[in-house]
Amino acid sequence: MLMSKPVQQRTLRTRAKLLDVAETLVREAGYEALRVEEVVARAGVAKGTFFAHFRDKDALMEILIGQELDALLTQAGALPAPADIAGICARLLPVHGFMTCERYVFDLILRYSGAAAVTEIGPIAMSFDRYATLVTGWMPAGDYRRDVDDTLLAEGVQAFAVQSMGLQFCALHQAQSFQDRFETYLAAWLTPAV
Amino acid sequence: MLMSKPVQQRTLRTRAKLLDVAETLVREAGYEALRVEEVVARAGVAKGTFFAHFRDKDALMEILIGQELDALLTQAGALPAPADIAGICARLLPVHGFMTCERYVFDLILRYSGAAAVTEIGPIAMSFDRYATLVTGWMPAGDYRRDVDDTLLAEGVQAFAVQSMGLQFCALHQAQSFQDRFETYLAAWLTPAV
DNA sequence: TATATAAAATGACCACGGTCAATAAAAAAA
DNA sequence: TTTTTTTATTGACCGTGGTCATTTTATATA
Repeated sequence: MLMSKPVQQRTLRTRAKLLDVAETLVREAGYEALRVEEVVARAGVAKGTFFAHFRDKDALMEILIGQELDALLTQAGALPAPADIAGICARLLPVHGFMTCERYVFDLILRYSGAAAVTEIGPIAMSFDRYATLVTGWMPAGDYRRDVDDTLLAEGVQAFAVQSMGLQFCALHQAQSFQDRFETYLAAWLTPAV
Repeated sequence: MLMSKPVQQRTLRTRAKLLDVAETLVREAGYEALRVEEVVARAGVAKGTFFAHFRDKDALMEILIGQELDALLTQAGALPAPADIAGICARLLPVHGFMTCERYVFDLILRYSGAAAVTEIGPIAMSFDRYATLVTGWMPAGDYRRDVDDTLLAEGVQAFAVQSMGLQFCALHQAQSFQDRFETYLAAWLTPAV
């Protein structure tokens, strides 16, 4: 059984303040430019306090990015399932757009998309799971292959999304746009014509 | 036209020494543990010298990892094309094994797998290209789908390899081994049975 | 209310990647 | 050879993430 140790009001206020400042700074200059020193300066606390609230800088980043992803996934899941591949691409566009808004963000998402340990599944790993679940739920709504199960199909969609996003940052492959590439992959993956 | 500016012997010696020391240190304690300060200390040069030879620490890392990948890809390409999916998995095993030998290595490879700019295609991006080309060449040798072209198939193989490797680091998905997962993906990708 | 105990905050300090004006060494020109 | 110019090296210094013994504040106890 877990004992919920008492949490002081002070703790909640400090943490909220830190998150609030961090969000503001990100809005002002993006994720990559965020500096822990500036967060604590604006929040009016000592640097050590920051690390008493967050394991490291990435942990804060994970929270900020995770909640953004979460909001976008909620939006994507709010409407009825898209009926075809173009619909899937369109529906996921905001999610992918955010994931690639900054090189830094994309790298961080990739790095934390897998949970490091069962006991500490971070916000980004959670979002990745939600992504897969969401897409799995869309599979029955379209005219796609039925020879493999929907979970596997969804994992494939995710893999191709990552591939497409990665190539978007690659100067060698910028002839094709992200949407085109993603749609081509999905057509081959979801509707093979053998 | 390019002018090949004269290079002093000294330069080559210093650079070789730095690379040599770095390789030794990696062999001793792995990639993640490598410290620039230790490289320069053992090489007997100043820290600034290091950065006169390599843009940053990652650039050195790219060289070290890139040449390893290159060697492994050469090996994988030396034999005749594998005839089936199990053969492909087996043949790529050493490559994937190296890519996942350290979390740090995997992350770095992902980060540099796309060339940042056309003019500076790093060793890792080169290796990724070689990987795709190699696999493309294997496609005609097996009984796989023919409805999409081999380049696309190879890109898919790569995407699924990355997906499988990523999940290997994820505590949530460690029930299935990398090889099993990869083979499942490839079966669904290369031999759809609609 | 005074005292003991636990939780939170502090800031000096460290590790380590990276910079740059100054210097030394090599190559080219006189 | 001596002088000039180019190239390579140096190491003090900086930015920034992260640590930890100490101090402050809040809560429980007498």
